[in-house]
Amino acid sequence: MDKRVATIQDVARVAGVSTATVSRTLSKPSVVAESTREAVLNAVAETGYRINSTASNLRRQRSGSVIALVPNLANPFFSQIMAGMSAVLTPAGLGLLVADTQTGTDPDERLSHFLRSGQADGLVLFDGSLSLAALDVPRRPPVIMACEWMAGGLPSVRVDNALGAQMAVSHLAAKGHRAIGHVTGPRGNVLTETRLSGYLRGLAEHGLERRDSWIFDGDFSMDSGAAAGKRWMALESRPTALFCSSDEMAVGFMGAVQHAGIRVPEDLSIVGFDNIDVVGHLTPALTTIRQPRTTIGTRAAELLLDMIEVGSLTGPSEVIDVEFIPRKSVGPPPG
Amino acid sequence: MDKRVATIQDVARVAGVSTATVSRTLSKPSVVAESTREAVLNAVAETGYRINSTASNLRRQRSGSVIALVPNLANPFFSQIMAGMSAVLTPAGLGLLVADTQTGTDPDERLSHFLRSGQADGLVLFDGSLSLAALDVPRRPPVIMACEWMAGGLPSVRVDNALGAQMAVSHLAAKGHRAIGHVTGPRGNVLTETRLSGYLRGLAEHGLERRDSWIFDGDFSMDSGAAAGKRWMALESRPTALFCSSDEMAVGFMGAVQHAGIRVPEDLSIVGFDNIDVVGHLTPALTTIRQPRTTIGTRAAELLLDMIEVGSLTGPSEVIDVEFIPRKSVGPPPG
DNA sequence: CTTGACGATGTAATCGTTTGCAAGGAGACT
DNA sequence: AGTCTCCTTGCAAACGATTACATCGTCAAG
Repeated sequence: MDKRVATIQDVARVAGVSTATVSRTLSKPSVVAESTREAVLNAVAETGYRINSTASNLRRQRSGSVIALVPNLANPFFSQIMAGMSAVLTPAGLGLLVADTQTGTDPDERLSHFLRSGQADGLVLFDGSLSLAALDVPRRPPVIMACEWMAGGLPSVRVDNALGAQMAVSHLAAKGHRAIGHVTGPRGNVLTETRLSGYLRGLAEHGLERRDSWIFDGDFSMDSGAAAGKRWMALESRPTALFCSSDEMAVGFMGAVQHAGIRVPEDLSIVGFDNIDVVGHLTPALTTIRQPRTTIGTRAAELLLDMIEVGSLTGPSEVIDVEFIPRKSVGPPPG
Repeated sequence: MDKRVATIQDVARVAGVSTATVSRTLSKPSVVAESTREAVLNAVAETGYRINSTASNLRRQRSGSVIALVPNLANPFFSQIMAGMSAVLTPAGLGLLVADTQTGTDPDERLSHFLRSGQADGLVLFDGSLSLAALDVPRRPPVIMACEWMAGGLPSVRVDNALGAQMAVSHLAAKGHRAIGHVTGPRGNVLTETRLSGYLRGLAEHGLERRDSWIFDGDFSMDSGAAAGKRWMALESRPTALFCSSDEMAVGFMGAVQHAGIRVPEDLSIVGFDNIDVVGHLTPALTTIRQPRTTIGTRAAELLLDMIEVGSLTGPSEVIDVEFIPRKSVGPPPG
């Protein structure tokens, strides 16, 4: 029977009012008289009317969605953050668009593209390696960073990464380790650098030796952790404990050394960072620094909503507490 | 200097042509004369004009995005599929909206909502537990299912789950196992049921005993796998091998029994399903059935694009091959 | 020279809402 | 009774693009 989908005109006709009244009934019910309101709502029910968000967005000069721009969509680390964001955005009537900076050629260009495209009322940026210049587009929507951050005053939601790293080192030191190594993320990454500096600060704090051969380059991936594990085994003088800059690398590292017969934590202690879901089920369960991902998502979304609401390009940042999660992958040094 | 963002009108004025010509230059360049085309493109560059997709979408009666509707956004299983979808949708000029069926009250209602909302030109549905009735909305966009599926002719992209399960059992049988258990997903779920039936078929094929106490209820999560592991340990007569309906449960199961001192694969062999990233780095690395997630994402997106293009609510389905991945979690039965 | 076809461009309606402005009506107050 | 407020509602102009249709040359064929 319904050839076309009902428009606000149809509702107006059925209810015997103007489209303006229908629109007001739906957006600001308080301003219309009770009786008309009722008539309109009946007409809405009768026609099965659903508001056309595209038209609404055009008129209101907004887009109705927020973009989450991550370095790599395939990275499962972000899924829980997305869930947190969605939990905030959905009730606010905003959709969640996802995109990554790896697709296409130039990541900066991709960010600029989304900012000019008008496809989003706000953007949550998870990639701190982009340039500030990419943000310099006329009439851009508000942007907030999450997890990573950049110099330049963009608001952000993150944890105190250096502190987390320091906590990891302190725990290892407290267990008696004097030779503590580190597996880094990709050089230049802000998480890599702050966790590295936290690690170094931890060493200094406990008067421990810093040896460059005990610092292994990684890229946050499991494979890079496994590669670091192999390099660790090739060392003549090995650290007895390792702080890995991500759980993924810790998993890879631990897998690689275990496959070679090394026992964790008897022969080697390992601490990770992030507390991704799987690490509690490993053997041994991994001691790590928890980063509350859901909270990061919800807070980033909330702060962004505030900025959108007041139409401001700046806003407050937030630092969320990390939490030390002791499990079974740390023991006293061997011998 | 730029107070407002440039519109097509501004470009038309600068280029000295009508808006129609500007529009045509941008969408169907072949129909405009070379000289005008050039003038228009210059004007575009000069004004910094970006097409307003909301206006364009309104006029063209489309939305410019596709929704991925998953049971739970926090589930990292989907991230790689999303990446596959995004890789196809982005070049096609479509955005990827994500949402889950858990938020809010009624999952069916949520699906209907998105279908009527006009927010998407198409929808990829990952939740097979919804009712067909929820799809019965006037003028709905095309829908394709991925991973899961439902009776009722909705096109889908999936793997042969029963076959995968059967491969797992066959491999265990070939290693000499006669007592093979199973950890299921949530009852009623189509993946649960087909993998279960594949498991049973595998048992029958090799003349193996089927014992109800060897079938453990799970829900695909790691915790449920761990719980199943505990129940396995409490058994007096234990199966010597387990096929878990998901890698996550296999991880949980293996962790639980290992923490209790059981050795894998010496005391117990385990096979999972999915081949999630982490399982190759476990100790022992997990033998599993691979489900090509990126391919599932790209194919689902491609088939959906086809449906959108021709405006059809139906289309072909596709079954993607599973792959057996032998690793180290399977050995001969003990004794 | 006339006619027809074709290629390139402009005119203007249209997509479905929202909202500033104005107007009508009902009380309230003087 | 007159005037001043509110409270409701309608009118009509946006929002910024796309596209059916009309128009205007130009050129080739008859």
